[in-house]
Order: sequence, then structure tokens, then C-alpha cells
Amino acid sequence: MSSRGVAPRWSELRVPDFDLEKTLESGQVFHWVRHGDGFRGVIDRTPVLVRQRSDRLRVTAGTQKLVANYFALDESLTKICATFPADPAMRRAVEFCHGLRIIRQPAWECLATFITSSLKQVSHIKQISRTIRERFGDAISNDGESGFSYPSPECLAAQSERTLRDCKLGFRAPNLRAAAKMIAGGKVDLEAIRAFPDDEARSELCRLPGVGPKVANCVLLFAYGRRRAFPIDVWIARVLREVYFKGKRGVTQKRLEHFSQTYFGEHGGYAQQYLFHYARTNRARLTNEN
DNA sequence: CTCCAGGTTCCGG
DNA sequence: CCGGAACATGGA
Repeated sequence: MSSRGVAPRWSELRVPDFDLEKTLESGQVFHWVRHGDGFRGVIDRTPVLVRQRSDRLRVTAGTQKLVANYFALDESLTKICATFPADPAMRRAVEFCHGLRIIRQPAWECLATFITSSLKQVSHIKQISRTIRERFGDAISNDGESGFSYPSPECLAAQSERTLRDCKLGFRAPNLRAAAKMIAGGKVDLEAIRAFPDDEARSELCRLPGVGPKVANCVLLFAYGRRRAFPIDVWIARVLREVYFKGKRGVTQKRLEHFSQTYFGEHGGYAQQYLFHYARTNRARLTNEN
């Protein structure tokens, strides 16, 4: 929104191999909203308007570097996709998800948002994310763009459980509050985790209430750049069972986890995101379609 | 109305 | 380690 009533100033950057819509609508981030033929959102504490036309990205003036880093435009999708297994389902997902990038989110807002995501539909996660930003975040603006930052751990830790429940958090409210308290109190250090190996980082995140293996893997993948992290939610579990364990009985969670870590390779998290987005968008089986 | 959603936690085999 | 159940809320 242009709060000064003047035409916004733009910066432009070339973005080969990038699809803004797929990237923002693939269930990895939840606060961006469509605005005209683009999207309006906040990167850390900077409100940004983004619009793509073919390989050109128009962004709010002066935010090119911020945007380029956030959307990980420096990474080669060609090289990443080359490491995927070449089975039919994976190929279909790769073709469908051309230009989808895994972005670099701030750790806390990513973690907090995924704590609120458990057993929720994407549309509702978006609603909760927006409510939390509007009620507890700071109103911020930049070059005529405005928005709300994600509230700090200290801020959410200071809210009552009831106040948080009023954001339609349900049983997740005490989890979000307790996790915020642990981080605000230094019991878990989200910056220190950056230096940890994957397994240690995961177990450290799992110390937080409301954080299990799935949410921890989302944070590792979407905020810490750990590309092997492979979140297994209901959709991906379904895909794995129907595509890679077709007709087999007694496929346990452990079995799926082991398979995900050995089959998809060093960028398994990317492969997971492509399979997830393809399956969810098409509501189709990846199996028996050649 | 019923079913399910980018799960986690606790509990008894 | 494994399967079940409870947990809030709102779309489909």
C-alpha cells in the first residue's frame, strides 16, 4: 500500500530461473499477500512490494540486495535439481515447480510460524500469521510501503495465554508462549544453532515446546539453509507411501525418515518441497501417471 | 454433519 | 520402537 499517495519508486533486477508466485505459494512462508499482479510482504523489518514479469523482478526502491538474498537468487536451481533422483514422480515435480526457490527466512519468525502450523491448513496458518503481526508486531514503513514486523520472542513471551488464544491459536498458544519464553530467557539460542551440525541443531530445536521433528526440519530447511532437512507432513508421507512404498505394509515413520535421508541426496529438502507443492497443488497422485 | 489440516505429546503394548 | 488418542479451529 502506498501510504503517501504517490506512485512508488521501483528498482528492477533480472531473475533467471525464478517463479515468484510458486515460491511464495508453496507453503514455506505465510505472510505474503497478493497485491495487484504482485505480492506485498515484509522481509525482516522492511516492507516490500514485489512484482514479476518474465525474468524481471520489480521491487520497492532500494531493496534489491535484501530481496535477492531473501529469495536466494544466487543459487543455481539447475545444479540443485541435477542432484535429485530421476524417478518419474520426481521428474514430474521438477517440471511443475520450475523456478520455485527455497527462501532464507529469519529464524524466529519461521520457527514461531511453524509452531502455529501444526494440524492447520495453509489458509489458516496465513490468517494466524497476519493476526499475530498486526496485534503484536511493529508498524513499519519503507519508501511508501507499510507493514508489520513479526513480534520478538520477548514480546510474545510477555503476552498472556488468553491473549494468544484470541488469535485462534487453540492448543498451540501455550506452546508458542513457552517457546518464546525459552528463547527470550536464553535457554535456547537461535543464533548459536547456526553453527551446529544438522542433528544437533534439530535436537536443540526439539527442546522447544510444540517443536517436533517436522517443525524442526522446516526451520532447518527454511531458515538455516540445511538442504538435507526433509520435513515429513501428511502430504509428503502420503507421497512417499504411494510413490515409493506402493502396496507395502507396515511402513513406519522411521522407515520413511530413513528413506528420505538416503534416497533424495544432498538437496533432499528441495526435492521434498517440489514433491509437496506438486502434490498439494494438483491434488493428484504422483503414481500411475507415467 | 463429517472429515481433515505442512504435528506434538503422552500413554500403554 | 510402535500405534492410538487428545488437542482447537475453520474450511471443504
